[in-house]
Amino acid sequence: MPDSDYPDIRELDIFKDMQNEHFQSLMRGAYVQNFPAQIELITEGEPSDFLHIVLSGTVDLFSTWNNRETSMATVRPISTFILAATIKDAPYLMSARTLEKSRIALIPSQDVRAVFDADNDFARAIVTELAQCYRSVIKAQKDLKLRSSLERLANYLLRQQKRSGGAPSFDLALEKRRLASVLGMTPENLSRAIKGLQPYGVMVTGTHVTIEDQDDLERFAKPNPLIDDHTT
Amino acid sequence: MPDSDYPDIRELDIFKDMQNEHFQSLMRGAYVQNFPAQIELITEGEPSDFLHIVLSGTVDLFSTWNNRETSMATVRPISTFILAATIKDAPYLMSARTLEKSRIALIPSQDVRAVFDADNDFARAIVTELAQCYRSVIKAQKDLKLRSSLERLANYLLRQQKRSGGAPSFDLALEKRRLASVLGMTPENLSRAIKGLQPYGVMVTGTHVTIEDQDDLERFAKPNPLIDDHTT
DNA sequence: CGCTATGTTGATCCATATCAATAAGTGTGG
DNA sequence: CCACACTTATTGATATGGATCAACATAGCG
Repeated sequence: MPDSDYPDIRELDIFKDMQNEHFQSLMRGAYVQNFPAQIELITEGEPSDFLHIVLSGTVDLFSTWNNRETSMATVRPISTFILAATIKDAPYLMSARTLEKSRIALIPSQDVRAVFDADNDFARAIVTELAQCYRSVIKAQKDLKLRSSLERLANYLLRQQKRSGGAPSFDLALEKRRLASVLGMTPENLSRAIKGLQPYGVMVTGTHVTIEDQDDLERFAKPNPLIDDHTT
Repeated sequence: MPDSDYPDIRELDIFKDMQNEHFQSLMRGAYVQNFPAQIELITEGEPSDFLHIVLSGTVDLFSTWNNRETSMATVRPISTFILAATIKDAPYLMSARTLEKSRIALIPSQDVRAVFDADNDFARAIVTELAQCYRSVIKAQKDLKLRSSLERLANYLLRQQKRSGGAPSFDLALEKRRLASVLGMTPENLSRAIKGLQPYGVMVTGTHVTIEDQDDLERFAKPNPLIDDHTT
């Protein structure tokens, strides 16, 4: 692995407090690879051989059943994915593909488990990380079960707005087709949902979004920290 | 806390490997309470003051938004709930209520966090537990996003059948009203879904279920370990 | 035994999916 | 740099799963 990748990885919450010796031993077995877009990195059901870290680019976590497919989450730099499978030494529950050219670090799962056994700070950091992941999924599930697709879109836009700095104008970080899948709807329905938010002052042209009346949209969306705040 | 509760709690995966001294210190601050049915034990949004353990009875974890409510999960003895909130010292994401007379142990969250910092085996056990919880929610989300309500019901019945021993006849562990909410549908729709499974040999009278043609139902339900196997 | 909550059934409505056609991007090679 | 091909996005028409509303039946429970 190129030295330039070390610092980025070292700064991740799950690595930053661990002993240097242990970090080095993880990095020795790790390697970094550049992938083009649309490459399937892992397939659900396979044994979890590597902990993955997105260094640049974007990765889509998705699942399939009975010829249907749905996007579960999008992973952006710098963060790990499929930590739970690695720790439990269990099969992946989701597949992963690159959405664009991406740089991915791969750490052998058995190394992660070995260091997990040896380094208490690392074990603790993983607890925090997993608790965070767990709570994120719970929030996503509340979003799905308690809201209509229009409400999910409205709240997604508000979250995205906040993530991108809070200005009235911002860009969608996802292809609409994939956003639809993340939100649990069809692309056609997303198109219509976008129109459905026009009365609340939402303007979308291509990938660009403008929220013309923040209050109006928020009155409709009713964002709630226990669903929409992805920092706690 | 009565001594008789100790062994049950001690045997839980997250407690069984920890140092006795630490376990004792958790138990010293803990107390056990008997609650009648339909008592709200915790409310989402509140700070997580206690780690809860169901010793007997049944607890429903549910969430609300905008005057809607949905059941997220059902907790049965002997297991803990809201572990993630306790560890992160973050507000509860779900509310909890007893569904029947229940016996609940309460361990102050700050004690759990203190012991978590002091006992490495405990910290490791919590990792495993959280990874398990995380994977369960991911499975639930796949179930929700990839399946119709009829398919969810069919697979739920197969899971419940397995959990209760695998015989063709078994009992629903939940009120239908609540089952409907867990499955993400209305009670009316559940009634009709049950009828919709009659062609596949499913007979339901009251709380009693008989699967007359296992293969036929499985052909329809297409159960999948990456969604329906809640042991890995 | 009657009250109240739960479950069922029917009628209807609505949200969302599906199917089909067109438009608009986007990338590629000449 | 443009033309072509291919994917993605939009729009319309229609179908359908599931929700809602209302009436009734049933089952627990005090």
